[in-house]
Amino acid sequence: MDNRIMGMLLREVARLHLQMQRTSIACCSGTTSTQCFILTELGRSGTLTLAELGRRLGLDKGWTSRAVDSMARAGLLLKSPSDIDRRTINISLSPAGEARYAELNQALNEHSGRVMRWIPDGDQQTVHVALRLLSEALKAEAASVPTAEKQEGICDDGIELSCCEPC
Amino acid sequence: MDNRIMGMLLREVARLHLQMQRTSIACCSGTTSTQCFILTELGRSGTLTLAELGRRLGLDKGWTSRAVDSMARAGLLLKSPSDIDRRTINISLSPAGEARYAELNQALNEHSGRVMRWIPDGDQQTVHVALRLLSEALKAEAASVPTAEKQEGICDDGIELSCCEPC
DNA sequence: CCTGATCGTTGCTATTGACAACGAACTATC
DNA sequence: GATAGTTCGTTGTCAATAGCAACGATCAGG
Repeated sequence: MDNRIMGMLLREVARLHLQMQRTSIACCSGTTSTQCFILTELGRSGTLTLAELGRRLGLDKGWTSRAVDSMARAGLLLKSPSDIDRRTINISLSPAGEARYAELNQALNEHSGRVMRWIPDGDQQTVHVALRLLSEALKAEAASVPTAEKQEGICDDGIELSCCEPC
Repeated sequence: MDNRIMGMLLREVARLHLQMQRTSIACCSGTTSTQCFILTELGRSGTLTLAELGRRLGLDKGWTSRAVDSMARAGLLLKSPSDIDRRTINISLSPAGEARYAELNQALNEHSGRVMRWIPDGDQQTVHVALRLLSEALKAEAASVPTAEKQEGICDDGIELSCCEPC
């Protein structure tokens, strides 16, 4: 399969989706896109520690701390210190956060429903399978490049990163 | 097909891809992700006017103006006033911009190539078809909601937007 | 007890992006 | 061809997004 076409398609889909999602969630409730990510991650995974949340979203811990803090002040999240490790804080959805999460999920699902309406019924199964494959592939690839910093172009599996001739 | 699963998958794929793309292009050349979008759009479409570029990327014209301006100062883009409409400015890639575009494309293609390696050969065609379908669907959906502002929930085609009960 | 690592917070900075206002230029209508 | 409305690009302002460095508190392992 040709990398160029595949890459362009993947980029285009990601860009278009992000763009529409932004308007889609901006429209409903005052939720910004980062808040959206945090809510959906917590909604899916339940209680998380701050560092873990940041890692899952691929965000800096400082930024995550501030974002969580502002959402906690807005009453959407609960921060409670952990008993077993007093460095960490358990972050979970408050009832208001749960409500916002449900609301958000509905808006996003309606959005993807509208997009899906443009795809013929017979092809929807194809898209479903493909998205699942892509999701797995992206996660696998992300996991295989854990912290490339010190490894000079070779990751765990010996797949070379080919990342940067010194431009 | 179930909207919930589809929506979650689509969101996850978009989020993961964006995240990895950010690191992928940050690594090679000092190109930021907006610059990346501008370069790839111009590389694909050739000369564009500023307003058209902004519309294609879904970005505010003010922000687009500034981004283009900084890239022009960096020598990546050329701005030349149009003859037929003296309000507009034609924006195109400079030779340096072309080079950066090629370089960028290669990095992005290598990235998607690495992702694709996690998908069995037999399924790659499926993914390819699905991405094409999704891309078309997203564009169609985006086009069908041109400027919903004044239309109160009904778009051109009579598809209701269902956007926002007053949360 | 000491060393190193991790966790969450905070200060600082840069990027990204929306919105509004503006003057210049175009278009259509009378 | 004067006028009103529209579009175009620029600029100012503001908020959201995000990374980095430093810090004190806490933990884990010798």
